[in-house]
Amino acid sequence: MIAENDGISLMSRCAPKNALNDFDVLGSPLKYEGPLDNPCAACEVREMSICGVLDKDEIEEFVKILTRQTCTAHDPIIDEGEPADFVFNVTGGAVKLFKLLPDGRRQITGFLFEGDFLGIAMNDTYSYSAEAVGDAHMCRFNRRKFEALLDRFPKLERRLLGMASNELAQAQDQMLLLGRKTAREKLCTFLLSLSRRSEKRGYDPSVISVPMSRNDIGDYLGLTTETVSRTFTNLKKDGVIRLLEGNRVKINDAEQLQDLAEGA
Amino acid sequence: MIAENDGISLMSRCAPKNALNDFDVLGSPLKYEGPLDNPCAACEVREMSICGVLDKDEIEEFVKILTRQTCTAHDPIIDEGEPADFVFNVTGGAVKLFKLLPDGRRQITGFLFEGDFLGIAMNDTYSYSAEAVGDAHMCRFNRRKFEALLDRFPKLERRLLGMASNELAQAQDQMLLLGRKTAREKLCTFLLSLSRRSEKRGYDPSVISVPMSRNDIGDYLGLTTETVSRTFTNLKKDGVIRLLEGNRVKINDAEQLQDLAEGA
DNA sequence: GGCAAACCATGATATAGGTCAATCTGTCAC
DNA sequence: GTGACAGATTGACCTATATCATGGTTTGCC
Repeated sequence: MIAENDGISLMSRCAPKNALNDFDVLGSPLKYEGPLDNPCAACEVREMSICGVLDKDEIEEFVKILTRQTCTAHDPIIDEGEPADFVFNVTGGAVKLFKLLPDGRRQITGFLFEGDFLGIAMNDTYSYSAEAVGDAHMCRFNRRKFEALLDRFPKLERRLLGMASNELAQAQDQMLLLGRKTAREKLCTFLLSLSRRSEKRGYDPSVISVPMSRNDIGDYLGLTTETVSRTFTNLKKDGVIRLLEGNRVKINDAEQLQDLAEGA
Repeated sequence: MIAENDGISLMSRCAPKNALNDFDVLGSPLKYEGPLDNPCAACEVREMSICGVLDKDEIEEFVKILTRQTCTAHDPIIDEGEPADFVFNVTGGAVKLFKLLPDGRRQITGFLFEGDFLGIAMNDTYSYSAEAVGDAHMCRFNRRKFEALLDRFPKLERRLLGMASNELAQAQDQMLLLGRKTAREKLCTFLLSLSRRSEKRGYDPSVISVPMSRNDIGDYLGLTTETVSRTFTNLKKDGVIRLLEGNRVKINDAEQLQDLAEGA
């Protein structure tokens, strides 16, 4: 009744062996006794997530229809064209969304991080694919049940509309980038957006983690791996950034980066 | 009480002299006597618009907060960065949405036609600008009052979410186009989307109207005017399309166009 | 600790599409 | 009908980025 399995098609894709153990407490040793024991209560990204608008009682309803899962790098999460039976909330790690052309050309349309919701643009079938970048944790919802909750909790729907609105604005920024910016401007814009995201979550905006590969960055910015690599090198040479251990990047001058990002 | 003017900043921009006369009947000679006399009753795009979900009584509420306006080519409708005080519903003609870089480079993020809603991605300020392509007619709403109606009519909000979802999917398609398609694929995709739109509205999908300039098309597809022009010529040479009078294009083989659009 | 498989960097070269420039066409005002 | 102006087309040339090729570096696995 508490943890329900609403289908297995995704489990088989996305490594069930990696299912978060801390969720098992809901089903076995510990009985579910109230909001304080539910996984959402301890969830660090709840406030910035779609579920942030819900109060304790509502979260209890929410947790009933949720399954937690973990994916490792390259695990497919959803496949373009498949029936859109699930929606997700990313609770940790990073996820990439992408579309493919018949000949294999790929466009990454977005990266999702903790707190991001996957499934706003839901038709009958998924209109894009999603894969974990590194390890990624997420809450999965049966879409039908999720939509039923939307009906019951209008503020959830309002929140979703707000998120959709934000994503649309972001998408328009990305169109400007893809259509009109140079390679250098593209990369600076990308780094800047990672930096701002870091800042919003309370981290140092001048040292950012860049968990995705050069190839992924290229497919996100409409560039090749080689151009991304060369452009990183150039920015480094020009003293704009410094490459640190562990896929981290030090931004030396955020204002300069901002100017470079807009060709100003 | 019926036609209220909720601000003039836009009127001054968007040629008040062009205000639709058929709206004046509401304010003077004919008294407003019920839904059948309101402009929405005769509106041909209502069914496909956001207002299509409303019943007669609800439409009456809707019409109370609406102002009709007409813009001619290049009339600015909204300006990026300005307070987002209004939302719009396009009832005729075409509107382009765009973003600018400091040096003037422009990316058109979308074209709106009859039935399309402008203002889903609304923050405190507009995140893009909008201009009429040719003559365009629209219903304008004070945003605050519009949002109040959203609260009263949940189905309106649901509809808006659905529209946002569609737009997001479209935006992702456009990112694939901008980031990964060739000039020829871009133009074919564009023509195809115009064709499908025509078909949806009950017109012949094989003869489409292309009201926007080569320059606008270029700024939409991430190309220059010259490349758009050359690519049109090539498609013509290859017998894919034929250019007709009055900015119309004949599509000779829709299936071929579809293949060309995806590089298949 | 060493091997394999990704991933990353960099050099040489190619090319799609941009830039610059000239001409053509259509439209509207008068 | 004519002049003027905006938009479209076409050509010649250029350049930013792609492509191809090689070697280096990291990561993970036994």
